[in-house]
Amino acid sequence: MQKPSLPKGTRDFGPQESIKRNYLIQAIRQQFVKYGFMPLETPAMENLSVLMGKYGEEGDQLVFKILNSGDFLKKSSRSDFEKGSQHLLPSLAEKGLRYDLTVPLARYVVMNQHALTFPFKRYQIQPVWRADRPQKGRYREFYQCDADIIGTRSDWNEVELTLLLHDVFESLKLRDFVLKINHRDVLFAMAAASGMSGREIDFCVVLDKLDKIGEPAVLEEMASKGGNTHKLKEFLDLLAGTTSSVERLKKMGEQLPASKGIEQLLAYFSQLEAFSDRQFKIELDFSLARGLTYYTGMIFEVKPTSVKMGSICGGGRYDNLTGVFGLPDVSGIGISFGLDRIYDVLEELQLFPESTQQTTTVLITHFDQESFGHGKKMVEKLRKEGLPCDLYPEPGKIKKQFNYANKLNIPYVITIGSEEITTEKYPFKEMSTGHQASLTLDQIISRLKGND
RNA sequence: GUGGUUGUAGUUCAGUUGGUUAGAACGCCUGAUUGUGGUUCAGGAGGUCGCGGGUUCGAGUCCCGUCUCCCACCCCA
Repeated sequence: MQKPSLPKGTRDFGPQESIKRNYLIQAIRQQFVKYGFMPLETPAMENLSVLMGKYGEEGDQLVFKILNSGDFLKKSSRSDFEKGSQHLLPSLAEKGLRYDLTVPLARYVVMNQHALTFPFKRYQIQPVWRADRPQKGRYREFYQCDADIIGTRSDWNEVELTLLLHDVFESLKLRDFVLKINHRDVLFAMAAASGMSGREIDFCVVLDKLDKIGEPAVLEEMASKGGNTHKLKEFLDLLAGTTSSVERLKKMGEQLPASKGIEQLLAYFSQLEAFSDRQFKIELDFSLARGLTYYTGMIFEVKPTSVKMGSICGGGRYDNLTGVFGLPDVSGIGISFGLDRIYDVLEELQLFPESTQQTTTVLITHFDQESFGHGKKMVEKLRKEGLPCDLYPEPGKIKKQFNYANKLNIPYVITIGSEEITTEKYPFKEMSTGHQASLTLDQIISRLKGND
């Protein structure tokens, strides 16, 4: 007899967890719909030709590959083996599990470019898979909740997504977070001014480590890569400044007069002023890099402040999403919420509402075949009223039936016996208080519907 | 991919320099109470000590391997 097990980094979601996850998904979807996004679903698997080469060398290794069906060795030759896994892979696997929702979106847009109406606003809430090593807040199967606006360069979109993310977290009562903003163009201009033109990725990677390894280590590492540390020091001073985002932006603008990014960020902050009723923390962070290679404009990331957790939401503008698939000059902007991390944060801060604790509101208990039969009619009537209810499925010890209601957190119990069948008045017990009243079915319905 | 850590009942954990039949709490089942749960009391079931190998008269305990869990790095949601 073998013990069953789960693949590394995957989880089951029991009833209580599923209810909470559904609450989360529903809350996010509601905001997506409110902001005019339409749903899209794509297959769990994509062709590897679509997936590979889009996430950098490291990302490619994190894509789960699906072994070809049938005799999967048939297509590979001895020389493929000898040349190593890079050469062998295409003959062994042609499909992979999707790594994110952005690349499948790009594929979808290209394949349906003539049928779509632009700007195309789509949302997508589906699982993605990464062959990463699991740790806190990192799973091998997790849900992303993406909203993207494709086919417009309007700078209103940046503002719109900012308002959207505020509304999402507000609806979840999650207020301990900070939205970090930066711009790819500013990063590139900083790299150029620091003498690292053409090696912007290196520059970003090192700069991004700032809060982990500290300023001296960053300067040292930058110097070892041939950067101008004197210039960089000036940037870092600006970065660490305590003045407002807009003031720091203006100062950075003096350093980088040619940067369009500074202008765009200033315009962004200026537009946001009209929505100052939404109170939340927005912070300019010149060190924010975000690894994904396709962002070209503004980038942002949301981090919880009172829980130790990586980013729970991220996104940015990309000018050439579909370029790799042969459709140039499609600009868009996207945002991605990490459902599983948000779940962990809400759980830790105990922000899930009470109402997610229960679904069935009333249980009907009974003693014998006759009262069981009566219960069948009652449960049907309650269900026709749309009330989530249940009939204990077999006659038996009433104690056991009450215990069942207790275990499942069912708040009300109705009991049927021979006397109740004739009087048509039933003991209606509120489990939390122990209070019990004798009521007709209509009175019970009206009470359960809250009309009483 | 690199490093550290963990694994004993359904769950959380004890288990002495290696030594009889591996324990507790909670949970579960039954009864006290054959028309009322959450309290109490009594009783009961439940373990290939992650898996494989080794050392030993003897291994939950020591050694090796392997898997897994959690954590950090890398990277990211």
